Parts: sequence; structure tokens; C-alpha cells
Amino acid sequence: MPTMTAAQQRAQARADYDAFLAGCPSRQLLARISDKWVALILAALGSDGPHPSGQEGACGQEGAAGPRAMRYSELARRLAGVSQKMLTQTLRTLERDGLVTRTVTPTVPVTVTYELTELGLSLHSLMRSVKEWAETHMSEVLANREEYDTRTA
Amino acid sequence: MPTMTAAQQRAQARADYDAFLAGCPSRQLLARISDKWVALILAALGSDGPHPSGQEGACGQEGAAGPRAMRYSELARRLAGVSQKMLTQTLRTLERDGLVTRTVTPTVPVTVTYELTELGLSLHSLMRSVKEWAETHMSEVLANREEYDTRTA
DNA sequence: CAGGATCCCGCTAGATACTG
DNA sequence: CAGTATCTAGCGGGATCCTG
Repeated sequence: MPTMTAAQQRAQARADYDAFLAGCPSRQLLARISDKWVALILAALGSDGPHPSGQEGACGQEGAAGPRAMRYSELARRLAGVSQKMLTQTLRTLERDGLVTRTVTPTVPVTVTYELTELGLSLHSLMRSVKEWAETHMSEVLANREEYDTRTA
Repeated sequence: MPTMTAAQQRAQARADYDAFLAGCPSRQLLARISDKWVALILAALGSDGPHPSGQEGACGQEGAAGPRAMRYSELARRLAGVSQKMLTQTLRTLERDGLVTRTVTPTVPVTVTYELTELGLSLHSLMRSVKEWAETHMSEVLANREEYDTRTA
């Protein structure tokens, strides 16, 4: 009898793997940009433009280029579906990572604005290339998907 | 009294937003590549190389370039921490999207191999650019993070 | 060998209420 | 205005058992 059961060994392997992945830069980045709201916040702060009433126009990434400072409440309006909790939480982590700056202006009541840093801007341009891949190849993916479904139906 | 309470209005907004996001190509792509195992499978299939005993070397994306056909059990070994359920499930969706091909050879017992399609290969190269951004800028992010933590401690 | 089916648990996002 | 604190439910993912 081994000192570990097979189940324990697998659990151990998983733990090791998780620890390994936790230290992987690519994975950390992936975890960050795939966050439900990060991409939207980046898009909102990274792309200027008028405030459309709806969210039409390719996921909010449209509008003239150019970084932009926005107030908390302004972001909350643009990202119509976000809860304050997630908005605040996401902005905090982005600030912590040096992707956005948080500026408090001691008016009454307080005014807080967020703006992309250069690093955040750089990430935003990476996101643009991701977006481009998506727009170029996604129709193909969708077609494959449909064909697969009818074939296996 | 309005026909909807404020809570209902927000819930509605969220529903609309979710529906909107569901149709967004960029978001779909993000959801796909950020899947815990997709990146690893892509890396395993996309980069050839010897089978290192560990996973050292930048998250398994190393090795000479060149697509590669791998068996199910081979993948399971390379991705040491994956459960059969997730491996199978992930491979299925990748196949459905036309990113990998699944080939069954009716030996006894059956042999199943997976290989990247051209589309999958294209996605793999997008992943490489993501990886490059990560390796270039992640140290900066980490530094910002640490500085933030000590500053707010 | 490669996978299907089932149960179950942890984590996280969301709702709600309160504050400087 | 711009948050913080707390509670809870839903769901993704893992473990386990079973099949062609």
C-alpha cells in the first residue's frame, strides 16, 4: 500500500498545478482581462465618444480613440448592468495594478475620477487586437458550431 | 408610483446588458480563451516539444513551434491537474468551434487523437501575443501592486 | 482507453441596507 | 456622491462510479 491513495495523489497534483499556474504571468493576465467588467471599464476609459443611450456598436469599444477621465457615477451609467460592489471592486484592483489612477477632488460632495495610466492604455491596445481577432474569426467559429450541431443532432 | 420599482429597473437593465454581451464576439472570445483549460490545451497542442516531467518553462507554452496531434491520455498527462470531466468537456467545445479536430481510430481499444485546425492555430498565435504582453508588463504590474499594498497598509 | 452520468461543495456575484 | 458591510443563492468545477 502506497503512502498516498490514487485520489490523494491526484489532489496533490492539482494543488501543485494550481500553485504553478498562480505564478504564471500569462494566466494572471488572462484572469484579469477575462473578468466580467475589466474589459468594459477599459473600453469605457480607453475610448472616448458621446454617451450613446444604448450599448450598440460593438461592445462599447467604439468611439474616437483617446483616453478619458470619468467619474464613478459616469462609469456606473455607461456600464448599465454593473452593481456598485463589482464596479468599486474592479476599479480597486485596476488601481492596485497600476492600470488606472483614482483621483479624489475634495469638493462637496466629493468627486472621484478614474483615468487609464500608460500601462492601462497599453493593455487597452492589446484588448483591441483581441477584439480584432474576434471580429475576424468569430463568424467562422459560429458557422462551425452550427454545422457541428446539425451534424450531431 | 412607477410601474417598476428601482430594483426591477436595475434588474431589467442587467438582463438587457447580459443579452447584449452574450452576442458580442469579443466577449465570447474572451470567455473562451479565459477558460481554465483552453489556454493549456491550446499550448499543448500548438507547441511541440519533449514531455518535461514538470511544468517548468513558462506555463507550458515553450518548446519548438509546430502543431501536434495528441492522444486523450497524453493530454491528460501533460495537463497534470485536469479532471477527465473538464478535459472532455473542453475538448468537445473546442471541436464544436472548429478549433481542434477529433480523430477516432478503431483499434482495440479505441485511439482518439486531437489536433489543432488552422483556425485553432490562428487562435494559438493570438495567445502568444497575449503571453508576450504578460511577460513584458507583468513585473510592472506586480511592482505597482506591492507599492499599493505598502502604501495603504 | 476514452468518456458519460450523477452528486455535491465552494466561491463569487448580486441584492440590500448603511455611512462619511 | 461614492462608497462599505453583510447575507444569500446559483453555478461551475471536482470527485466518484459506471460503460462501449
